[in-house]
Amino acid sequence: MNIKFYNTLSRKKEIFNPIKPGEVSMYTCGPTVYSRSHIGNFRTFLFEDILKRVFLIVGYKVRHIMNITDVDDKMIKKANDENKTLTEISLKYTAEFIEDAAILKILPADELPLATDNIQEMISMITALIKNGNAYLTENGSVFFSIESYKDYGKLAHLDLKGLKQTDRVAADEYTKDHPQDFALWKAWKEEDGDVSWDSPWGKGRPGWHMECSAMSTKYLGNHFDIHCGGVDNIFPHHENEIAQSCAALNSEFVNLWMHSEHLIMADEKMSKSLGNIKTIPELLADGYTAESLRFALISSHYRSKLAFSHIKLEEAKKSVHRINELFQKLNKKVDVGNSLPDEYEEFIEILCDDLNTPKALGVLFNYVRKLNHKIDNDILSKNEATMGLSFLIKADEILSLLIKQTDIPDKIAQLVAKRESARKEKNWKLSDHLREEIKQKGWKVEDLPEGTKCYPL
RNA sequence: GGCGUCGUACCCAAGUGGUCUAAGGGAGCAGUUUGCAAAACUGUCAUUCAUCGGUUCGAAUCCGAUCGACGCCUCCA
Repeated sequence: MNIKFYNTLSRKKEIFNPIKPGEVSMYTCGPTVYSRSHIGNFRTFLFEDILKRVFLIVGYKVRHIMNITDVDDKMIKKANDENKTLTEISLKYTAEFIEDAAILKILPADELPLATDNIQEMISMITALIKNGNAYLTENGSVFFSIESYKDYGKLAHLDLKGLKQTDRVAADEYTKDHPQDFALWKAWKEEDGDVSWDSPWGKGRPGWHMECSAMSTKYLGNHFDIHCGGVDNIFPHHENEIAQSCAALNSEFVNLWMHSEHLIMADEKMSKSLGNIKTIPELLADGYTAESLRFALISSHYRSKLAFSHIKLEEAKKSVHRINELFQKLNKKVDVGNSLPDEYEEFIEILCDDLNTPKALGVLFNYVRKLNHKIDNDILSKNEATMGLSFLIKADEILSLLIKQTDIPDKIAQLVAKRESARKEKNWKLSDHLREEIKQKGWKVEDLPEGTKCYPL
């Protein structure tokens, strides 16, 4: 089966051809650990998770590296503001990131290298760039990349140097550079950097932002690897600069496939009332949404489209997730998992292999859900069909991860449910309704189904 | 100024030349079921794809114009 992805480099869908047959090397831009990652950051991380899971399910071996940016302007500012060390800030938010990613059932990367553990690698690369004539040292001890020395500069972002507008931000840059768009490889130490500095051939300082990804991606994956992902905002300048640096320093091909996910935007006023429009995973869990609902909401639109995030969207996601889980439980009671899968499974995978079309794949899944529900209700579902259905849901879940583990019902609740059952047998509706209300107060919901009473968390 | 994206039902969202009188989800409505509720199931819900032209035997899909929303052009996933 052909796997196709949209490549930012060519602005086209391309058939994926791994450098090494059967293996995928992917590097995904990780968080800058100066604050808790928000749901928008996680849209990108989840897109990457789905991508990785698709590779795994079709049989590729995946080597996945995600960096942790633990030194940059924002990190230093945060440390200064809170009167803490860079390491303290970094440890706290890295731990939170790992925790939140685990809640969202995002598969961990094989390595999570820290920028500050790879300073030497970055210095070597900068040295090579100076030697190759692609970088220059300024009087204050900073090193810049000369974009005029690299003819392909702008090929990812499709920027033409002649058409560039000198924005205020560029104009306001305090460094002295040959060309306004030249970017920092090494930043000379400044007073506000405090004790954040490393020794280098050019004196005390710290690496420019883009260096870490060039150094770490090639360190772990080799000079030439398959995929590099991130949010669209990384296309320029971050990834553009990475290409220039890496190709010029290593004199090698760099990345074959660049994939970028669009932004999530906050669509709902109520949601944006707090701190500058952001929501973190713990905040959303506190609002009563499950990891599965969050996953669903984030994959219910295509990764290259903007996603308007709102409470309505989450409520819809919650119901959709419930629908899938309903069928899963019904089938789970009837049969065990088998080896054969329905035709819909093939279709489901093919759609995902066409540039990760998660919304369309969910459509296939729901059509199948309706089909089986119909058969169940009319009592015409064969055992074989039930087995295949269960297998499909479980297999699809290796990518989607929307199935919810059955939670154990606490004894107290179970007692109330049993009490209500006996009341119902005696047709004591008043008591039974009262007990249902009491159970609801405790956060559980009871439903009287034809096959018996069911109880689950609200 | 340059580069680029998008506009599909009440909401979300696939589809990018014929299988589209447009998938799927949510909401609504009607029904089956039910002590009630809930859940589940069934039916219904865009002859139309921002607007106007053009190309074509054929367009939501290609081209042009217009209107509207938006992104990037140095540190933001």
